Amino acid sequence: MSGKNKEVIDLSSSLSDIWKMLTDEERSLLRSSARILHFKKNELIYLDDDSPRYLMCLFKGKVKIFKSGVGGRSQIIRIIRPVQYFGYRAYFARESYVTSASAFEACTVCMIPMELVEQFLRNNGDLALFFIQMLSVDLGIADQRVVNLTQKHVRGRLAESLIFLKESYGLEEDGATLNIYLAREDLASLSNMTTSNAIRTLSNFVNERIITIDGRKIKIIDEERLRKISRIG
Amino acid sequence: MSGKNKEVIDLSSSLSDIWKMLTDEERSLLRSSARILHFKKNELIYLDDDSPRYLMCLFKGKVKIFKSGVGGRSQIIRIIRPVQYFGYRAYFARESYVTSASAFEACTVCMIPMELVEQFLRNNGDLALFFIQMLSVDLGIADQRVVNLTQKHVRGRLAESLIFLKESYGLEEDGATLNIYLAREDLASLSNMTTSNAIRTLSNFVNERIITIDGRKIKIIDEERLRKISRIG
DNA sequence: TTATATTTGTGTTTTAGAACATAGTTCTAT
DNA sequence: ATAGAACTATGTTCTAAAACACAAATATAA
Repeated sequence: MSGKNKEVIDLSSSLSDIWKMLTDEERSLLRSSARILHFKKNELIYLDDDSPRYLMCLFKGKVKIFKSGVGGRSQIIRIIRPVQYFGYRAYFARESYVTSASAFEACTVCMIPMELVEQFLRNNGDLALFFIQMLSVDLGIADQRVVNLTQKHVRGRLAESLIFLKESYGLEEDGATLNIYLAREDLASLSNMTTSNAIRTLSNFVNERIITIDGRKIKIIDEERLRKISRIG
Repeated sequence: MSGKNKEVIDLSSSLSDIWKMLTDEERSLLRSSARILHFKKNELIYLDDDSPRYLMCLFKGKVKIFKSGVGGRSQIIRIIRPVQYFGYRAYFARESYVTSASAFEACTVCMIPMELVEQFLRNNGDLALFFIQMLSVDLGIADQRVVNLTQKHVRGRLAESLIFLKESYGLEEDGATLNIYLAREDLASLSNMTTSNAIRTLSNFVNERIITIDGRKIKIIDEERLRKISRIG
């Protein structure tokens, strides 16, 4: 490649999921069309109402997909970790984006033109099934989320989010600290509550010795308890 | 066919969406594997935790897909009208069902083995894209639903459901009566509220001359007003 | 038909969580 | 280095909607 990027990225390993399903010809086509972009912390990746043009694959960093609802109150719909694909749903649905995406922290994203993806999967059953499976899994999660967010109480929703963050981004070396530092506001918009409620409930959890907090660092002390709170709502 | 069913059903016209994408060979395979089943009012079509075996296509009747949430409180996730496909997500996600389906009223359903569907779409880009599009549209709706159900107030949620029912099942000949008669409980579980609240809010709408009710028959008088209530939450 | 269950309707009470107010703290940019 | 902005924290008030309780009306079955 023309050396425009500082680091050299090996598409074949970074895109391994998809890469191994392609023919040589498709691979070279992909190599010449894919572009690597970098986003700074909090930078927008795409916006509600934009028209979807790229399949995006997150190589590095953390991304949030969010929606602004009634009265501008925004809600995090899902979060993306490396290596996951995003930004393609609207294109397949023949819609504009109904969500926005932004970088939680500095990100490296591979952009692949959707026309190319569509062309590939028309002739490649494995690839088609790969997308069908991703969409099916996400739809199941979305259905579950509707019930969780509407029927669980504040404590249950926050507990669930903490577990979700742990399972998405994992823990630091100490085996307890969440490997992502979110603002209380983001934690709230992930759990469908106001910032005050997130703060308050978080301190309750601290008092009950379920977690400890140090600024944005959250350490999970009693995961079993957290899971129970999440389960019973 | 062996005359097991009372009525003769023409698959080619009933399944037209996917039928026209198939080769002659695929069509005859489909014809010999598809089964038509009838369900009585309120009968279960599939159950949470069952393993998904069939792509289902609703030929006649009305179906609800629901989920039982925290404390057994059930919630309607989506509703199906003729001719729509359902029951396939879990298979593609390699999961058991996380929802249940039952008949609002007497139904005719065509069951197509999922293995056959998967085999077809592996070699048929158009068919694959058809499923990708359905899933993408449904995922967008689910995302929207999360925001609607969590951020709108009772009036907004009920108004939205009424409009949704109108757009899904249409109106009767009078151009005003919803073409589906739901119990207040179902209306509540579609709008994420208690039955009492559904009843109360419905009577409020009547007092405000937005709708009239006669048992389970709901007549929409002032759709514009209903849409406004839904919009502002 | 009568009896029993289910659905509908309404008033009252209780409560979870939003809204608001205010202040301390920590980033971040110039 | 310092000002301003953004974030965090906590107490107080207010309100929408759930929970409860009961009665009336319908449907369903024996």
